[in-house]
Amino acid sequence: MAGKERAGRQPAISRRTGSRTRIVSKEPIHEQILPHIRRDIVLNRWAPDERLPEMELCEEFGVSRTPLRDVLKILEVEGLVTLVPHIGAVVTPLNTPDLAEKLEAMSGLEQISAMKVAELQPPAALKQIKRLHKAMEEAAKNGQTTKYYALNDEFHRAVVLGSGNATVAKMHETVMWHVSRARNYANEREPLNQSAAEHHDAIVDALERGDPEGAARAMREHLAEVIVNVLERVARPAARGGDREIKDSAA
Amino acid sequence: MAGKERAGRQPAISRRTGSRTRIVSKEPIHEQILPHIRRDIVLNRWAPDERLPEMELCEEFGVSRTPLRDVLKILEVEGLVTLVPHIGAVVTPLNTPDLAEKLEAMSGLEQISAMKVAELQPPAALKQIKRLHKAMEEAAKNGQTTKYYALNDEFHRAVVLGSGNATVAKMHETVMWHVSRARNYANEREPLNQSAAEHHDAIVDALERGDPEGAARAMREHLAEVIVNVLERVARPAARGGDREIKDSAA
DNA sequence: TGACGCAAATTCCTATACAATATACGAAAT
DNA sequence: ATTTCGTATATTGTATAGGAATTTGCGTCA
Repeated sequence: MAGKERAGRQPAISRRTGSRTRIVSKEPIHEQILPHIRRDIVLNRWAPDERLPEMELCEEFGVSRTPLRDVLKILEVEGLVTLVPHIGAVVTPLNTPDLAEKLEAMSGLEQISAMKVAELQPPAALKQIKRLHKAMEEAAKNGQTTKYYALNDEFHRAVVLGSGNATVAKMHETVMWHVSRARNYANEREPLNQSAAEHHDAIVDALERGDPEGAARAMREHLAEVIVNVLERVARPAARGGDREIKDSAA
Repeated sequence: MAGKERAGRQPAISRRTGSRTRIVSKEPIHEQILPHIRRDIVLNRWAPDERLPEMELCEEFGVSRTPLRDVLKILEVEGLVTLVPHIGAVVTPLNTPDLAEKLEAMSGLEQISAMKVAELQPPAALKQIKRLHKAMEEAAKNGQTTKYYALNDEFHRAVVLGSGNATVAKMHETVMWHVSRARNYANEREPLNQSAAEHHDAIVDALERGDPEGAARAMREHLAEVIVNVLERVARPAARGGDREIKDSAA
């Protein structure tokens, strides 16, 4: 026992974020640090293509290599990280075709969710969706853009959760991490315009009317517009969001 | 070093399957054994609720705990395995609500894929889909049920891959592992009947016609019928497939 | 029969070691 | 000066040992 360091667990402290997140729960360590590292990637605190050195992360969170490598493995399955043999974990590069693919998947998942909500019309979910819709209108009218964005995310998530399908919800959550990462990278936000408002109206109408195909179509048309905006702002040199730009292809 | 066992890697031999799968590639060990263990679970060689003892699997594949635990972590993200602290890896239990959810997700992913194929009409994919469709008709006419099942799986996979969206394809692949596991558990197979044939016709027609909404609807109606069959055969005591039955709820 | 408690087994994590590979750096050649 | 090459260093992949925490099994006792 000549170890110079004591073996006890240190509190997990993120050097990168500065936040002190003392860990007291008894859940496995990798489950505790996973959300932190994932969040750092989605927020671009680790940039695309950047390497994640094991030892640095071990020190940052005060854990050994074993649970840390667990986290990196999980992040690889989620696609946020790429594990290259003998190089290690690299933040998955951003590129336009992949992003387009993810947006399309997101749209598809929200469409089938909307269809299901319109079909089942679960009262609690409908109520929640209508509440968020109204709050969004209010925020838009008052020019509260930040609040609007948050509500908009909640609105879409509420539709997905409202379908009651945890499998679809999990898929949606995962793909949303990718989309959020790209939008954060380019400082892109949901447009706050007349067209979006009309689309939201149409979606809510179809859900209340119990019109599955109409709900799916309304969601599809809404997201088609969103996708165009995201790809415009993320793939091309941003007008005001700095000079960030992602590669056009990975092939 | 007083280790009584030699440290060199043994060839990976599956005791459970009896198949000798010598591993020579230089890709990481966990990538090599992952497909084997996953396959064993999908084929119910490890039954639902059964524990996967680490040491036993280590010996089976001739690897140490480190890469084996990597595999179990990945399988947990995929949902085929549940990792319980201090108990370890357990094959995820089967239950009707979860299965219904997965079938619904599968249907949704195939719908949006069909929509995309009808929209883009990629020549290679269309050709492949038509080829498989014809081969299925042929197999059905000749009563080649096993061949029919294989072709049917390929048909659905071809539609998903034809959409050209790798993200959706990956989601579909993952959810299909779950569906296959349940069907294998209950010896359930795609019905080979008139209704399914008509649905397949309608799907191919819509794809060739370039009718996205029609393709989605045809796929939806087809899968609605499949889902009813699967749930009937899997959730209830099987008529001829033995006396297997899965729990009705996990809650 | 049922409840309790101890012992054994298993897992989670730490720590360490070594092999395989990548990266960095400097020397040699052009 | 630039490029090429080879060596030294750093990092990762895997193996392994051991302690802490927890579950599981078994035996005892009421």
